[in-house]
Amino acid sequence: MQEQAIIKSSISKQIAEQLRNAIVSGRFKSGERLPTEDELATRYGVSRATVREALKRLAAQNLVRSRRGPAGGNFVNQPTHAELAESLSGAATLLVGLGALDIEEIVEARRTLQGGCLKLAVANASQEQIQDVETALQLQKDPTLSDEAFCDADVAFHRGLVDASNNGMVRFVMYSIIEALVPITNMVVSYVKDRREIIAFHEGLYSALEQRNEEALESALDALLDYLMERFSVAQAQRKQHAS
Amino acid sequence: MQEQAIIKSSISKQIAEQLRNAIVSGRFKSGERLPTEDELATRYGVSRATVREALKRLAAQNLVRSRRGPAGGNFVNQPTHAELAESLSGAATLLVGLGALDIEEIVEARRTLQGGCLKLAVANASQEQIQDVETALQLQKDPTLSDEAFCDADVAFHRGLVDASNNGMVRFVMYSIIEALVPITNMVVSYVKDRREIIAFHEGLYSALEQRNEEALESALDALLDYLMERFSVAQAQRKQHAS
DNA sequence: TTTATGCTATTTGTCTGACAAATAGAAGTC
DNA sequence: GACTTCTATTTGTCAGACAAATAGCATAAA
Repeated sequence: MQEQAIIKSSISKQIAEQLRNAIVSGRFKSGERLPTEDELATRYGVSRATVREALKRLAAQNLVRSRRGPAGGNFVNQPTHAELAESLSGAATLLVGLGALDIEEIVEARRTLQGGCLKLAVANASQEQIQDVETALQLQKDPTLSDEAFCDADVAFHRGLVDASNNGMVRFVMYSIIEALVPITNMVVSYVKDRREIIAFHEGLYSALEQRNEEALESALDALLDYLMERFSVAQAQRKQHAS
Repeated sequence: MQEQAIIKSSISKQIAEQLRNAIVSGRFKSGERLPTEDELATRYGVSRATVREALKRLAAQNLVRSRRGPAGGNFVNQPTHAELAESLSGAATLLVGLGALDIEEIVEARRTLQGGCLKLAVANASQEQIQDVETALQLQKDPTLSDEAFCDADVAFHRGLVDASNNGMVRFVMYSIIEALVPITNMVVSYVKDRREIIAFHEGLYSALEQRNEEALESALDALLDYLMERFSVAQAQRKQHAS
């Protein structure tokens, strides 16, 4: 008995779906203004509150942004790489936070996938991208950086490395791994000595990239991961001892 | 609860942030019920509509789900792997739809990252997981499948392959690539002959996995990608000719 | 006793109408 | 011309209401 597939999801969710499809399929172009909330409401035959809930769902995915005023409205938002990275990191930190992924797994993933990524980077990196990696490295050397700023610089450095692969999809997925690793760096970075060591590793990575030496790159990154893992387990042991 | 400096973003967004933090940091445990919307409203000193907009933002990220009725409410949702993969692949398909990623790039990404993934799979796959891959393959052989069902089976097969890596993070990342590749399969699958060829490739992949032969696995997947790419460009050329 | 039925309270889903806040553009003023 | 003021438009928020789902309980029927 195949009754006309009764739809069980809320109206606002369905509207969000429809709008999303319209955006993804290009019926609303990037940057374009959607109809006003009032008009969407009458068009779909629902109240403005319902339309707004749908729009907020899309806003949470960085698909639309809204402005008030006469020239305002809800606009299709071409997500920038930064925003995408943000939503990715949201998902990644969520996974780590909920304990669905453990650190060992993430490090293993990084080890597993870096090989191909670095190969691409060595093959495709432009001079400019190599330059970007270096500036990120220089920024990280500033000893006045706060821990948080140091971690940000760390992320920027690693992003630069995967940017050099010149492949948007690779970049997209590697970003999420980098973000997932941030908690480790956070834990390790507290001591000045650790900073120096990390920077030393990064210098190794940079020069290997500059010389387009793939093997050196891989082994340098492996070494960095070994180091992080070791420091991390030490820090974790200390924390456990403290807790008990 | 600490008073924040004057923030320029909407109240509903701020509330969404606060709730999100509360969830991620574990103040609300997974599966737990949040306070009712009315109570959240009075607690934050806002109207229920505002609270609801915040909750819908979280719902869009699969962080909460809601049920009606006495035992209902808004619950913290431990996102399943499937849901997470969905949100990731949602972002990926979005990127494809907006033209930020092209097919060549995605195929290259798959080629680039598969190596490490398959290495893990060969090393870690359990007998059960190998079995899962086979059942997925058998399912795909059913000639009565609709095109859509065939594509679903295709996705299931490839997911099984990366599941065998036994690494949640790798899985998470590779799922998004698999999803991003669906448009290709869709385009290629229309002909029965293509189905047979695809299944032949898959049989190669399966037997290579079963024998834990990494090289064979890689070359089989490479061949499949070559085949898909070729068929895809043919289909695209035809489509272009049709359009003109 | 067991099963079926209906009632009730609770909670989310949606609607309505209103006002506040931001702001682009026009109109007025110096 | 530069500045201020007004106005219209649009999103942001509010308050109160009703609809819809549903778990639990009480009641009736087998």
